[in-house]
Amino acid sequence: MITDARVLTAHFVPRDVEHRHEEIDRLSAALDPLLDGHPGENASLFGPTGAGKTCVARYTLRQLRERLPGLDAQYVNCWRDGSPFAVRRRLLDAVGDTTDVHRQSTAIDALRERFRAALDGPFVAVLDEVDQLSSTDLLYDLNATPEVTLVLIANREAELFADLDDRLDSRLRGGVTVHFDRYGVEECAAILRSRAERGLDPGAIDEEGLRTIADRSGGDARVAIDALRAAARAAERRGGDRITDADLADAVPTARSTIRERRLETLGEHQRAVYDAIRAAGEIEPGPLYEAYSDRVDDPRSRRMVRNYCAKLDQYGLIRAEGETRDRRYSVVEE
DNA sequence: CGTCCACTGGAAGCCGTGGCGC
DNA sequence: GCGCCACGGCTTCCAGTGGACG
Repeated sequence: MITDARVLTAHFVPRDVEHRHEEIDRLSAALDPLLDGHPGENASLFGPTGAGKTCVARYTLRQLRERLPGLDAQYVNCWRDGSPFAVRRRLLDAVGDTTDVHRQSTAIDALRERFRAALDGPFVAVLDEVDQLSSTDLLYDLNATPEVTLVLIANREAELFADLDDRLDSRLRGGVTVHFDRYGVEECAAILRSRAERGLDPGAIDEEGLRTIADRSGGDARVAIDALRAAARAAERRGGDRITDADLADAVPTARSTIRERRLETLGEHQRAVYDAIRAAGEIEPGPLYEAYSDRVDDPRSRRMVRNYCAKLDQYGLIRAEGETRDRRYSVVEE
């Protein structure tokens, strides 16, 4: 039934991006000056997960490079490569030789200098999940490099700009800002339809099935695409040649829990103990949480570290932190 | 009202690790 | 083999915030 599993992953960038033409146009307009050899305008893309930000950025960049094959550009996911060193190395990758850049023995300034020296024209740096960057110095530096056009992607605008000082702030705000909303059911169904056409046998899923998944995914295209794949797998396991209501029943929960499981697996022992302690309690305040966590591990980390863990779990969407100071409470996010 | 207290999150500094050049 | 360098993970310290309480 599945003819091309690659298409059924959220990270696949399709030939045509559904329902994001306006966003693509606005980002393209920012980058258009590059076609004449000038730097583009900086751009920022904001919106919830699964709203198509990364897809639009990658798609637009691909289009641009088809028209301008010599353009130097790099996409960096700051969640995976979050240190300034890692980002700089990835950027240098695009324009220079990094075979002699070994893990940690090359001074970070040297990377910057080599990057600058290797630039011989406009450069587009797409920084995805840029709010995960451990230091904003890098943004100032790239911003001050005339050849570099920045495309920044983040969930929430306020949180990204909160850390930036006025100079960078105003230059980024002065650039193009594109807001992404969650997809509606129709839009999400259209995305699934085109994925199904390319990744599944014809007739493997009907219109109603697509809408069911779209509706249950709450406008998150990533969940929806994962759910389509899960439903197709369920049908395959059954030996069926088309997706039925029974295959759809658990598709979205399965997709969500797969996404969550994947994230849980990346946690270390102590982070996991904090998560388990919160899960066991249902809802818990910071004091009791630290006690509960301490009981679960042999060599507990400091309270400060537990706060860092909680911040990370919150960013992962695994727990929710409510309340500000005295009335802070943590709870797990259920599927 | 002022004081105390619990908690947050930024900053600074420590340390073990690992690859490199000498 | 040794010192260097940057890293990530960690602790300690601290200013700020806001509810509780005398």
